[in-house]
Amino acid sequence: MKHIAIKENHLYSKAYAKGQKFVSRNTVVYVLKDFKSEKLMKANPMKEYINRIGLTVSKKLGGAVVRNRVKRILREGLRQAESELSLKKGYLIVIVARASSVDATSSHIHKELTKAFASLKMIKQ
RNA sequence: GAACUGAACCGGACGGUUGCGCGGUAUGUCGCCGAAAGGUAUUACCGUGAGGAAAGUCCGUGCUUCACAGGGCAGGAUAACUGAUAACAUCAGCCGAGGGUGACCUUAGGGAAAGUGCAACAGAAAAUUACCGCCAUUUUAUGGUAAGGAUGAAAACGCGAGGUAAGAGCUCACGACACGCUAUGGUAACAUAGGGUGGGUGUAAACCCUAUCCGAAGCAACACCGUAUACAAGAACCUUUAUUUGCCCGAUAAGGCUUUUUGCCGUUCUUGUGGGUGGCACGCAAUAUUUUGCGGAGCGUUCCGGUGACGGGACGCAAAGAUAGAUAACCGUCGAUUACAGAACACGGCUUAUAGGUUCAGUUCAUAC
RNA sequence: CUGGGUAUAGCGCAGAUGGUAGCGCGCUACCUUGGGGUGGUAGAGGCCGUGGGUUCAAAUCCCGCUACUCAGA
Repeated sequence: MKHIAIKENHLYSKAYAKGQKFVSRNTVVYVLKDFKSEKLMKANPMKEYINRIGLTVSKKLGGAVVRNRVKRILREGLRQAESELSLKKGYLIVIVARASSVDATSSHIHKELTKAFASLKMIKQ
């Protein structure tokens, strides 16, 4: 499942302000309903709803190498979580890395994201 | 064996499963666009996929756009000499200076008799110096004097002899320094030797002078496609058209701040912005879209020339090109406890960061032969 | 990506062409008051971000780093 990245800065600020939040040791997850998902569905040739993903890794965590590594680990954890769970579609998901995630592995992220999606009621019944 | 010096290189390796970017080939019935041709999503396979510094952005180039008769001023950069190079503030060799027992290392290293400025405190005096002292005259002032004194980072070359009223490179011998001359060596900077001349210090990373060089801005450059139903700013009109809540100040009017908003949305005008592709990973030209030719400061191996930087020839390879930004996760074995660190148009240097390891050349000391 | 600026006492800032570093607020002690505030007197506190260089001498001049910050497209 491919992701479409969130590019617009105002969408991030909307997610922080309005979205539902779940804080864990390495990450903070924000989820918000995507009102533009219908347009995106029409644009998408497969005609499916899609979750848009945004990863936030601030400069405080380290240089470019450290930040790239954190992003890869987040992406891998998200991939594992998505392949196991069946998530609801049509949402904006913003994942913010916290300072301790520099030392984390993808299995940690995978567990945390599973918890986070469960408590945010993102799993299809 | 110990302690060092210099140079070069590596910067985890191999295997398995899953996953990502780009390129190519095939698929593309079912899905999407289209009248069709076709395109595309998808899927499969193959190839390929970060560094020695990719970093800092300190220099120099290519490339792009703009400007441009010629000359000068201003401004900036560089600074022994010879060479290398596309060019440089880089590099090599060499000279001078400084450091080290030595291998070797460091060096912004032109000019202070072109001019100006500055040299705190101390000291008589910080550049044409006379306070004490010494000497002469006359007498309590003038002149001569750098041998001696104290200060300071720095006080007019050192020492001996002659000389003198007292003294002084004033004169002489020896030595140190500076600048010409001659000879020898070297392309040259310069070195050595001989002989001559000279005597106001430091500072030019103070202004400055001399010589040489320099048009400006940058890939968010720039080129092409697209060009209004969008957005931003400003102005005018209108006044509830969208919404309409709170706080502060105020006599009122006007106003200010904040909140809500995947927000905003009365009309007109003006100005600006935006999307995509190329640039960009080999390019250009010719052509029967496949081949040929040319080019590239490209990489590797090797040969030749050169002390060396480097140059020339042959063969082979040319394969990151993303665009919120691709290299990851897990397991096994070895090794080790893994450092500094991520391309964003490209290249040559410099500077800075860097765990651990390998190789080569050499020095000193000790011992043995 | 490009081009600037700043770093000095706990805080906010001076220090123009090199010569031993100051101001305001704050802090400490004392005086004044019945007590506090105000006022007065005295005092402490600095390797001038960091590493080199030039110079007799560097916060100042030159070069390299670090951190913060501003502007442009």
